[in-house]
Amino acid sequence: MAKKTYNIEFLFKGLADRTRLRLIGLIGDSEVCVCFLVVILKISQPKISRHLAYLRRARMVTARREGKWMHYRLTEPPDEHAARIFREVRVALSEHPELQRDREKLMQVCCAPSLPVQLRRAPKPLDLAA
Amino acid sequence: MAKKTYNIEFLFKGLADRTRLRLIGLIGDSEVCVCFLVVILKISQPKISRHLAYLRRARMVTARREGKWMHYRLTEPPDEHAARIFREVRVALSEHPELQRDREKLMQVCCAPSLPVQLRRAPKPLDLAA
DNA sequence: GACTCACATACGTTAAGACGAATATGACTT
DNA sequence: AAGTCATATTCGTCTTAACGTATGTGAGTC
Repeated sequence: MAKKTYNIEFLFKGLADRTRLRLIGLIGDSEVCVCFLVVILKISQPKISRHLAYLRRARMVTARREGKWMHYRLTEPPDEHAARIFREVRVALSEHPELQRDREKLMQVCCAPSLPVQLRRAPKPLDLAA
Repeated sequence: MAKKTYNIEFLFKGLADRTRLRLIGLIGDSEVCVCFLVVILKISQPKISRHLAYLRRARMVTARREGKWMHYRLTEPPDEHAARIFREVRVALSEHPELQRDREKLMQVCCAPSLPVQLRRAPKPLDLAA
């Protein structure tokens, strides 16, 4: 179901930014709330939001609303080739040491008995792989 | 043989430009002289050269000198993941309609009985797949 | 050695991207 | 309905990247 309008150049532009790569790596096979991304990456909320919007436009993530919270998960870009490339990218990022640290931190924070104040009521990340 | 220093972000920055994607697509499985790239893509020589330098730095192409001429071919980036991604990119580009036209044009020009003036003495592209 | 030729690089300008700060939206809470 | 909370968007600024033009380099040719 490859969409004609999807431009592969757009995929790479989306990937050509450190913050967005960290977001993709951190979301991984989960569905993560924005507030967690902000806390884990220690990046300002507007900046996170902007980059998520970029990734949404490039069809690399989808968003789901749950009350006040927004959850993001990775998705397959509409173009077949883009999807294949994106799968390889996900593998690469999942094995990237620096991004693994982000991911470990997410695990630690969300599994810890006491959450940081900002995340008290936030819905925890959902592991889609499990 | 993955080099520690190779940054995957650099790969994507390299791919996030239309001209560079066209160059990669046009070179494909051949070894192509700069002068052909200039003529086929109808892009100024300095611009082509700059982008080739970029691709060289990102370890996506290598250059070989033959007298006055420089030949470029695609190469595997040093990082294992980058190499896997790059292979997928090559497949994607080889099936991209717009880039296929570039490639067809290269075939036509270099196989034609009379070459354009600028390419009279130039060494013809070498098909590495054959 | 002077002159082409093919290509690379340097320089100044312009266009695109990313940013912080401020503000808007939209959903719940009281 | 006013307030609060989570997230999105807007705005002006700053940084980065792409460009055309001019020039440099290094290998032939005369």
